[in-house]
Amino acid sequence: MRVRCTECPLRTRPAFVPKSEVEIEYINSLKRDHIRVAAGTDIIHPGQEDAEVYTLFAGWAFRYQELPDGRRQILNFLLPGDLIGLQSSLLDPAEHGVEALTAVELCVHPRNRLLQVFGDMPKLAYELTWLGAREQSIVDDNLTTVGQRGAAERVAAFIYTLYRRADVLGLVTKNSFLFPVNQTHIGDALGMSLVHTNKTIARLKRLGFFSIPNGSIVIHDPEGLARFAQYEQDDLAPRPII
Amino acid sequence: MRVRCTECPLRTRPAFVPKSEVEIEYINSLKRDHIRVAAGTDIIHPGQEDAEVYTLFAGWAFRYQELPDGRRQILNFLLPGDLIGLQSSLLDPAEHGVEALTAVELCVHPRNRLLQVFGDMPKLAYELTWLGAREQSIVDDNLTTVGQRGAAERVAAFIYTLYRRADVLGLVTKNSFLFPVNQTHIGDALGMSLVHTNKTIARLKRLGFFSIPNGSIVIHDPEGLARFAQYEQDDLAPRPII
DNA sequence: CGCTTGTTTGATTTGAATCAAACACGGTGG
DNA sequence: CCACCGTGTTTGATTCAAATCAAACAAGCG
Repeated sequence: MRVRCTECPLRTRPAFVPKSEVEIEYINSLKRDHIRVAAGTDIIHPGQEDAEVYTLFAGWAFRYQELPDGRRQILNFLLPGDLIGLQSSLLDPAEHGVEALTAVELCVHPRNRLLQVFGDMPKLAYELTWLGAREQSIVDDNLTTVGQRGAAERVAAFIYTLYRRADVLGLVTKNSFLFPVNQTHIGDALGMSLVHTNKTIARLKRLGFFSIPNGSIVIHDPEGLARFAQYEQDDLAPRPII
Repeated sequence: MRVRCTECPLRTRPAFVPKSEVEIEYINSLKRDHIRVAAGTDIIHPGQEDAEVYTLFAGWAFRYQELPDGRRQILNFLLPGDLIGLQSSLLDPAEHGVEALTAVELCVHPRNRLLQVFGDMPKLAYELTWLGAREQSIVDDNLTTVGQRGAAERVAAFIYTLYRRADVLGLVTKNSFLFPVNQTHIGDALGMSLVHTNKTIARLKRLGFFSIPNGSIVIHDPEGLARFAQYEQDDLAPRPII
C-alpha cells in the first residue's frame, strides 16, 4: 500500500526532473502516509484551517471555489504528480476546496514541516515554489480562456490542455486517454451552462476534433484543436515532483 | 532616488508584517537598483527570457496575457508592495506580460540571486513562496468572478477588491482613492466588451454604490457593494514585503 | 484648432442561459 | 428477470444578457 519514494513509479516518467538519491530519501522522510480517497470526497474543504500538503499519486482531482449562492468555479484539474494544498497550507484558511474526481491515492506530507523544508533543503524548497508558480500559470491560462475565448474555443482549449498534460505523463495511448470529467465539470470550469456545454461539445465532435467513447477521449486532430482554440503551443517543461 | 530598505516608507504600513533589522539589511543587499518606468511601458514582456524580480514601490501595474489574434486578458492588478516577476523568473520564458498602468517605481532584485536566497535566508524564501500563493489566490478569485458572476456582479466585485487592497495600504481617505484604471482595462480584466462595461458601470453608479470623479473613485457603500457582488469578506492578512 | 484618448448613448444582432423533456445507462431490489 | 431509480447526456423552444455596430461627446494637449 505505502509506496517508498525511492520506488515511486511516477518519478521515472519523462514529465519529471530526475532527483538524487539523497533528495528522494529526504522526500520519503517527509511522507507521513499514503492514503486512498473515494471519488467525490473533499481532500481539502473550503475554509479548512489545517490542510496538509499532498502529492497526487494516482487519479484525478480538481480545485474549486464556491459563491455564497452555490455557484461553483472549477479553478484547475489535478493530475498525477501534481502538488495539492501548498497554497492552503501557506494561506490558511483555505479559500478553495479540492475534490477527488476519481478514486485517488495521495502521499501525505505534514504541513507543519513545510518551514523546516526551507531550512533543510533549499533546493527542494525552491522546487516547491516552482511548482506553485506552475500551478499559477495554469490558472492564468484558464482565466484567459474563460475571459477571452468563445464557447467553442473554450472547450477546445480545455480539452487540448488536458490532452497535453496527460500526454507528458504517459497517460495517452494512440491519442486516447481516460477521461473522468463530466459535462457539469466542464461547464463549471469554463463558466458556461450545462446545456450550452453539451451543445458545444457536440459541435466539436461533429467537426471531427475528438470523440468520447465510454469514459475515454480520443483526440483525432490535436494540432487542429490547438489552432481552433487559438492556443499557443509551448512545450511543457519537465517539473519537479515532491 | 535610491531608497534604502531600512528607510522604506512602505514597510511601516500595517498591511505588512514587521521584519527584523537583519532581514531588512539582507533584502537591501539584494536590491540592485531603484528604477522609474513611465505609464504604458512593459516591465516584463510576454515571452521574455531574463525577467528580473521586482518589488512595486510606487504606482500601479497589471499582469496580462494575449491571444494570437490580439485579445487581451488582464490577470491581475498590482499595487505598491506587490512582488513582480517571481513566476516569470522561475518559469521562463514568461508567459505573461506586466505593464505599468501609471508611472511606477520599482526595486530591482537580480533574478540570478533567487536560488541563493533559498540557501541564505530560508525564512525569506518561505515568504517569497507565501507571496506567490497570495498572488495565486487573487487570480483564483478573478477566475471565479469572470466564470460565475454576471456583468454587474463582476464590476462590483472588481471595484470592491481593489478598494480593499488600496485600503490596507493606507491609500484610501474618506472612502476615496486614486483610480488610474480605465474602462478598457476593466473590460479586459472582466472579460466583457467596452460598451457593456461602460453601461454596467453606469448602472452601478446610478444604484449609488460609487462614483468616479476625475481620476479618483469614491465608494459610497462598501458593504452594499460586497453584498451585491456576492463577495465573501475575508480580512486581508498582513503580508511580507521583500 | 484639430488631434487623440477615453467615455457615453442608442439600435441591432447574436451567443449563451434558461426552461422543459426525453433518453441512455448501469445498478439494485422486488 | 424486469421495473425502477439515479446520474449523465441529448434535444428543441424560448428568453435574455452581452457583443457588435455606429456615432457622438468630453477633456487634455501640442
